[in-house]
Amino acid sequence: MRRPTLHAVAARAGVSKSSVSRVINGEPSVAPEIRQIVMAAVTELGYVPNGAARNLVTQKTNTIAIIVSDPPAGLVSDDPMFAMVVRAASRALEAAGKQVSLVLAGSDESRQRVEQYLAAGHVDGAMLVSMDGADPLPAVLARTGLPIVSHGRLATPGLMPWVDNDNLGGATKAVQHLLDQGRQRIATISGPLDMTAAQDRLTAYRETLKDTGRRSIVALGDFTRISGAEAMRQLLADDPQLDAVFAANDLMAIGALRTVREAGRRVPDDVAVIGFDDIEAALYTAPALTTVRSPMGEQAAQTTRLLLDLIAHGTADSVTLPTEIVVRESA
Amino acid sequence: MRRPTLHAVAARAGVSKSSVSRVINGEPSVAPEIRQIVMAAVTELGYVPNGAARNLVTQKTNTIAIIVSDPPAGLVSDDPMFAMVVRAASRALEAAGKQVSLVLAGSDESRQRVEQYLAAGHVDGAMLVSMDGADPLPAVLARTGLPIVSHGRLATPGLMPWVDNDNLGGATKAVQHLLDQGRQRIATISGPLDMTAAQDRLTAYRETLKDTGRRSIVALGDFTRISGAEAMRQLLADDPQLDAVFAANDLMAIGALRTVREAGRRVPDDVAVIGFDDIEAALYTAPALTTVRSPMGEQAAQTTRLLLDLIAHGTADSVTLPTEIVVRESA
DNA sequence: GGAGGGTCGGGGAACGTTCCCCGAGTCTGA
DNA sequence: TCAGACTCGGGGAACGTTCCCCGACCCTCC
Repeated sequence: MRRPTLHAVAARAGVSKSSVSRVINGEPSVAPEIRQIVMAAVTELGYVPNGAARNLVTQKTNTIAIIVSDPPAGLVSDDPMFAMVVRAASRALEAAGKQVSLVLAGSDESRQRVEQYLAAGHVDGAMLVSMDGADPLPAVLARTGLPIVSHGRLATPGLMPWVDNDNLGGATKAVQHLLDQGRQRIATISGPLDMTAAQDRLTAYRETLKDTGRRSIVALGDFTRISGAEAMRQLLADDPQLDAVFAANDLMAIGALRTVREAGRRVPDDVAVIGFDDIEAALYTAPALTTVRSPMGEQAAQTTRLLLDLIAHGTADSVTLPTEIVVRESA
Repeated sequence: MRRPTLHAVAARAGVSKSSVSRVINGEPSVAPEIRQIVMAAVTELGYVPNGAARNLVTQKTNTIAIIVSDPPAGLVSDDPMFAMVVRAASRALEAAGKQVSLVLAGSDESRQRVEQYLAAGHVDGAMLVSMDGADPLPAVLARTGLPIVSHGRLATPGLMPWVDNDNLGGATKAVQHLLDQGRQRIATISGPLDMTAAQDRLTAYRETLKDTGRRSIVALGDFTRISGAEAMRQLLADDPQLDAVFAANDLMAIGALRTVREAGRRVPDDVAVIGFDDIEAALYTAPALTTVRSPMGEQAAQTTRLLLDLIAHGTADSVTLPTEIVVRESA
């Protein structure tokens, strides 16, 4: 009933356990006939090496942790991103022969569990996803000495390598697109400003407008659809004459879209709306959402590569990926 | 530089390693003062028990695998579900003190890795997500003898316990809703028929219509938005007079919605559209999508509970969760 | 045919924990 | 005060691998 051990295979094949171990690990210095005998015994007994024993003696686990910040308050703000990123990163890791340990960092209590988990040697490295600036977790984890990289630039620089997309460039392109259309009063709906992506997108908006002598019109959102709708209501009340809005992500743009139409304005004729990220749902809206594409799958794959580099060579350089504008109907 | 061991803690505290082990594992039979001394040494040295060594000797890992079928061909059909289910299941597992190992089962080659992975004793149990009927994986994994449950009923009955939502009841409610509106020619867009959810939803559609003497009008989709749009085109061509359509999931309903409007028909006046699942994006469409809510978060939580029961007691009973209709604008 | 070098197999320690068993110490009750 | 019972600590085996080191065998070349 018990799983066969390496010892059992050796006995069955009539060789020593060293030989079996060598065959299992594919070492070249083993006679072909011995290899064959061992393999026969392995399949016959259905032998699979015990992972824990292996991890214990080799001091490595072949496992990578994906650590996702999980807002406690039922916020589903970044669910489209969650799916894309986790899926793409998992694919890349499995292709590299690594196992994936998914860790949700929610409450403070769970944060401590994360630290313990990494310190217990369960993983060879970790990837941080969507950490906000106020989160102490990156700093804590960086201190463990384990190889860690971040998907998205962190508020505190220098803690670890990261892969980010070009938020500044993307937001600049978005605002420039509105300017090119001759829009006069261009507002923005910002994301939560403790996240670097939101900061960068707001900064680029301001800088791009400043060059044209226009003034900034800013409403604050939190990257959720609801907050986008609410911010848009406020913007329309504050400045009824605005003719364009740049939302810092698609979810808020989708919320804004509905508010604009409920206010009786046409999109894009009266008010142009442009988003950021190019999530799947941006295709479903009416009118279809013009947006800036964040290459999230590519970003996740690159983050994975960065981590594997860091583990292999002890060093890795941060990367910024280009973004491009996707013109549809809303702007 | 090396992590401190239990031995080091014992030496530091001036007690035996047995005592340290007992303190670490919270056994009651240890003197308070000893406990205090040990804890002081633990924090002083920053000791964290080595996971591999622990797993090796206890023969358990405290880890659960979430195995998600991952279609190779860039299909993102069930991404909204992926995020909901993985997130909800992870939350429930972490709340129970379990670690989560995320496994993507894509190519045939990766399937073999999954089997090896489970056999290697890396996990105490596993949860299968969104397996289609043609997939041999459930049968293979069931043979490992490990506790496994399925999120969603499997095509092959009896392999393992499952948690599903009431697809028959939900689809019946959807079609009944269309009948109540006085719709005369009600079509359906089915999902891939190797999935039990798609089968059930189609069966319920047929049964419900049969009672009214109406004939079935069926087009085949594959649960993607694109396939829904295409199926709708075909339906309109085949039967220009149809006045309602029940899509087997929201993604296809969203695709159908657009096709209907592009064909110059009004929704819901000319053609009513109803979906299934109530994904987030169903809120964004114009008109907002009427649908049947699948309690996916609840389903994931129940599946987790089922698995933990199975591990603890060696037996667990399958569960069917109720569904409810969500009436919005499209039907 | 024999010696030397190279190749491959065998034995055993080590990884860091848990848990069993035994011994010692303490406290209570007579 | 002493015996008995119970409680708590110490030593060591075991979990299943990997990997090091040594020994033996075979082959080749002189």
